[in-house]
Amino acid sequence: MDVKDLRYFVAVYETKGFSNASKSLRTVQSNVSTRIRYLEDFLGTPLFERRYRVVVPTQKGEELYVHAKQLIATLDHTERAIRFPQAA
Amino acid sequence: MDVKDLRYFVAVYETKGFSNASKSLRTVQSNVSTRIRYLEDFLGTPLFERRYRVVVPTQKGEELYVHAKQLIATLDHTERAIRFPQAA
DNA sequence: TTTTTTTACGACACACGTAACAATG
DNA sequence: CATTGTTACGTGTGTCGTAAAAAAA
Repeated sequence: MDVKDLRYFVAVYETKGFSNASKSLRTVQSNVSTRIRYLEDFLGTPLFERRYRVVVPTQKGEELYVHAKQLIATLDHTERAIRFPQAA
Repeated sequence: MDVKDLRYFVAVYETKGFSNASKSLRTVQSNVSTRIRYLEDFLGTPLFERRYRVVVPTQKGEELYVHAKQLIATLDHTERAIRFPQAA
């Protein structure tokens, strides 16, 4: 499981749509669609229900979101801590 | 920062060598070398001192190890939790 | 028809293994 | 010389954006 895919996933979750997510991710819809589909295949479960004008997380989607959000935050924090050692 | 690179890093740290790490990572030395070098460039600091027959982590290397280890564990755990939902 | 997601595809970049080189003792 | 890390390089794989199709109301 790739962290980049988790970033895609989180963006879709938070913006409630593939189209919206693609903007914040600075890529195009089609790539978001492809990666989310890949992630769903990999995890063996759907993560979102595609409805008209809105995307709704499944149970597994909700579960993944909590972990993904935390994981990304930790990764980014670690990265910054090493790259920009502030203070002692 | 890519998680795969962190896995490479952890393997080098734990096996105390690029050659040893490459075996457990099922790849070749050269790739480990390249990725660690990339990681060092990206983070803007050396992570290991290359000595004869052994590799020693720098201060930053030690710091990164703690976080990397934790992060990988969390990622793997999350992945398993979604893929193989055991019990209720 | 409008809005959104999916599929197909071509071009470019990256990852991997092979092989040759460098360095250390 | 033996061992370990580095650099160079070709091939395959993946990623990205474009474009066309499908679905939903």
